[in-house]
Amino acid sequence: MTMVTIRPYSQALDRLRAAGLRPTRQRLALARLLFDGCDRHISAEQLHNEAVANNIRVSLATVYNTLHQFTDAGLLREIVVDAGRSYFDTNVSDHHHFFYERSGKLCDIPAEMIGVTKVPDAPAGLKISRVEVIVRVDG
Amino acid sequence: MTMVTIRPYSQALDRLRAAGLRPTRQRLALARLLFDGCDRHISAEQLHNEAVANNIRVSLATVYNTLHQFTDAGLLREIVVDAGRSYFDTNVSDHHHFFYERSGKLCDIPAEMIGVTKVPDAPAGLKISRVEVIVRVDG
DNA sequence: GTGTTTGCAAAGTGTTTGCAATTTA
DNA sequence: TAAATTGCAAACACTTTGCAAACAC
Repeated sequence: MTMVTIRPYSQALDRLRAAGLRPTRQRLALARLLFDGCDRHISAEQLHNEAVANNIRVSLATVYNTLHQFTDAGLLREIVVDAGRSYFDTNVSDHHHFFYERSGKLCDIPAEMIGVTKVPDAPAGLKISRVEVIVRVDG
Repeated sequence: MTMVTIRPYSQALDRLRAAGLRPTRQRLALARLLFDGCDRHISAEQLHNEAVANNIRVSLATVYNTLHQFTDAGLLREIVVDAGRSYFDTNVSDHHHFFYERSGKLCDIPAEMIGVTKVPDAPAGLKISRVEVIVRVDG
């Protein structure tokens, strides 16, 4: 391997490949918005607005589809804190959240900053899929 | 205390009084459904169905209003685990929840069965209003 | 080419609102 | 009777769906 080829979208492309999702124009563009940069908590509507602002032609329906496909593929995690609004978290590693009730904003809390002890076993051989801690802040 | 007077509605009535809510027919009936019996997690629609099944004439709008008034008064706690559906918990004391993702059911976990340590301070003088632990069970 | 993905607009879900009629104190 | 509460139906916000056209491999 002697030459370095310029590969825009590469991170996004790799993620789609790894997830077995066809790298369509829309998925690539959305993946770039989501994953090129720092971790974020974003709603479907926010992402759609951002796409439009970046001259990416994509429908809201496709944004919803894509967010769910990414979530199913483990690229995103869905967070529900508020009735009637879903956020998607680009950070899928083990961590928790502050939720600012007034503004509706979310903020990560690294896993190691909260200790959860003595979680009871799931009843009847069921498996615990996640232990979620939400620290609700009144501001 | 020599005689035991039969006082239907009394628990519900007392709760409404304590909360400063006028004991209307609808509120009394809903309070009885909610508070006479064991603790429960119930949605607006479920409560409305239950009311109708018990020949209580009350509109869905009033059920929503009432649930929110009760929540504001501290008689209920709202729990959001699922996008687009709110549950109301008649147990307002400190505790946590199992959430069965497949069936959508909630189940209490007593506060003392889960230890949460080292919760980081809320930023900038904000107050933590609640630390919520949801143990998501895949069944 | 063939199966997948997209966009649109329509339908769906859960919740809230405006307002006249009713009820409570 | 004055103020609070209710019911209805319409409005709402967010999300999903059906299907024809466009696209990826």
